[in-house]
Amino acid sequence: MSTASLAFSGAGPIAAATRQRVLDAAAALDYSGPNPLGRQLRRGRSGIVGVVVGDSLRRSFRDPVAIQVLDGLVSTLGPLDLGVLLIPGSSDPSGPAVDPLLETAAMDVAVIMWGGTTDDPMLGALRRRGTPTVLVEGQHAPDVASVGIDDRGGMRQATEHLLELGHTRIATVTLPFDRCRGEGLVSPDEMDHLSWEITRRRLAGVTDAGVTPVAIWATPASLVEHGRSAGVALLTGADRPTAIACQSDLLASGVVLAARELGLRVPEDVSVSGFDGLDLPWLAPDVLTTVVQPLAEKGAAVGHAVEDFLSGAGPSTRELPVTLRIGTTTGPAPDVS
Amino acid sequence: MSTASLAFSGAGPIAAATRQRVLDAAAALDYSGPNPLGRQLRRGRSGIVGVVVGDSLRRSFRDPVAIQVLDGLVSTLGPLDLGVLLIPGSSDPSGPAVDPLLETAAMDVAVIMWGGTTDDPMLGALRRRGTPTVLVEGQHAPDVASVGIDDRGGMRQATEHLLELGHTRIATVTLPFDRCRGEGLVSPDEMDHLSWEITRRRLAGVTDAGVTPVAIWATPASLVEHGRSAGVALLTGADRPTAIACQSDLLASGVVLAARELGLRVPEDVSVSGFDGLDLPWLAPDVLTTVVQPLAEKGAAVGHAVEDFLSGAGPSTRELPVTLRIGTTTGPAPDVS
DNA sequence: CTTCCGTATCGAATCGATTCGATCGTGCGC
DNA sequence: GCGCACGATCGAATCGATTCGATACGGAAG
Repeated sequence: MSTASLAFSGAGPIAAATRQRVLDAAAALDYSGPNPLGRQLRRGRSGIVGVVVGDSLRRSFRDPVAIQVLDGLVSTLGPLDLGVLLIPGSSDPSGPAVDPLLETAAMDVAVIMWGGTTDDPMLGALRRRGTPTVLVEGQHAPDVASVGIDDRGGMRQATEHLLELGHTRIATVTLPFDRCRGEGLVSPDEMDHLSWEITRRRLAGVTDAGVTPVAIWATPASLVEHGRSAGVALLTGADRPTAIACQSDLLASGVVLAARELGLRVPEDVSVSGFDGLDLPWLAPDVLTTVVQPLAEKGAAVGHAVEDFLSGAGPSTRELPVTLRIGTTTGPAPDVS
Repeated sequence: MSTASLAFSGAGPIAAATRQRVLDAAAALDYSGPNPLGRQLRRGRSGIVGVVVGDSLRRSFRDPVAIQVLDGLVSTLGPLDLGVLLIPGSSDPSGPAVDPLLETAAMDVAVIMWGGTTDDPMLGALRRRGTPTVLVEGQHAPDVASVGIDDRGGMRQATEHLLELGHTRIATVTLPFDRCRGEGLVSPDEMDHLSWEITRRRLAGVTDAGVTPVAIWATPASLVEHGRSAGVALLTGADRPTAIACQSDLLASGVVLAARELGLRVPEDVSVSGFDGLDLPWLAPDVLTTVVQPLAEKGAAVGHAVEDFLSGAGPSTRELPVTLRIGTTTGPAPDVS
């Protein structure tokens, strides 16, 4: 048995003749090579990284941001002989709080893609199991690794850019506030229920720039259609804002489309800024002013955090820089009469 | 030990008091519940379905078709306590032909999403390992399960629709021909190198309708940009076609955009048909004439094929129907003078 | 011819849970 | 009061590969 193991794994000394003899015998018995489960049990490692993608796959994967990060992650994990197991996030509130896979699947490390809420039941389940966890864009905790970007600083830069252009009536369109994913204007007392960390940080960036938004509109997800309805709502009311800072490019492009539909010129009548730095060909000829984050690098950073755990190091923290890219969707504030 | 097992699994008779005593002891020893690897080894099942998504994740996941099928699959597999392991397809020809995960990862069943080429090295690797395999849109083989749609009939319907509108000069834009993914007009002798089954079938549908395309343009992937360049090429030459039947909606919408850019009216100057039945909001106000395939059901069908394997049944074959949806992008052929 | 050394092969324990059969204890019926 | 039956608990084998220590075999040096 041990010789056969050597013959297949190649580790340890073995005569070429013996190796061949083992391989022939294997073929005769149609033994198809070592069973991964045995190896994994013995090694104490499954070689699997569980990745929790936001709610339903369909919704998550419509977001190019998620996909590009996932792509960067898989590219980094591949050479380490690690596989990615897809774990759906908690989709509907009526069902179980965490997917059963999170409780029972074999995985060496877990990644929560949109870290989100501070009291996440998924995080609790993973702690209970003792699974090392990497949190992307979540609230930092001492026992988890964190990967994030400078959300706050980026949003501050974008807002300052709008200020420099002379805007004073600035509205903002945000990512979801909490798991309920309500849509609409946010009243002051709802600000307390802001459990989604990424939303909080980007909102804080606006405040950092010294701006109090004339309106805060929360969306259920980062999708063009939600940006569009936000845009319609914000741009048809009285006291129209002259600039709208959005927390994602998809939302921003929805707002631009809404403005066009309403007969408003961008950026002459209203300026719009985004966040992420996606390619948005269908906005042509406009180019969105946005905060560019390094998406593939973010995925790679997650991969390195995973690597750290597997090499025995403790939880690590990585923050990636962002840069402001000025496009054609922001311009000087219109004269107010 | 056996009592502890019973206490955790819940199977078999156990007194509530004993159960509690076991749980307390577990907490005291900070034992975090049964190790999945042990269970999997004993059961002989990993609970994992390996899914090979076309080449690089980034490219695959930009295709809404892939995502919707994957979503349907995950939804079906979830209740069966099965997880999806992402396996990148062979991305570049210089690297290894199959991803190492395909050779070494533990999985009960494998799914090849875009079955593609007849001599697929991945299929060989899976056969060698003895892993039951589900092929989506691939060439049927006796030892694999197949899930597909009526590609040929659907394309035939779309082409017949164009014929009824009086079109005689019909061009077609196809999915990739082989792993090399060349782009451009297809010469007759290249037809022999058509190793991608889905492309072959949809092309056969055109022929079934009695049409010999005036031009066949192959693309490297089902993306809007490739449709656009195909459209530009086909619509600027002499002897412009009056109708273009495309093998995917993304390609078709690229062709529509190209036509608009060239100042051609759709459908007055040129009719365009697609395949898939996606929502394409950015084509508004146009609605694409297309062959609608049930994407989520396709994913579910894959899930059922997996289920069949796990319940001991042999490889099954499923073919789903398609329907022609007439939109606003096809109309009567213009008068030829 | 004996001894020593290095290489190739073999034995056996181990990873952790499951599960069938065996044992133990108790309550009930006769 | 005795035996039987049933329900709860325990022992031990098993899944399959890995790996450390031990053994056997070959040649080379003394």
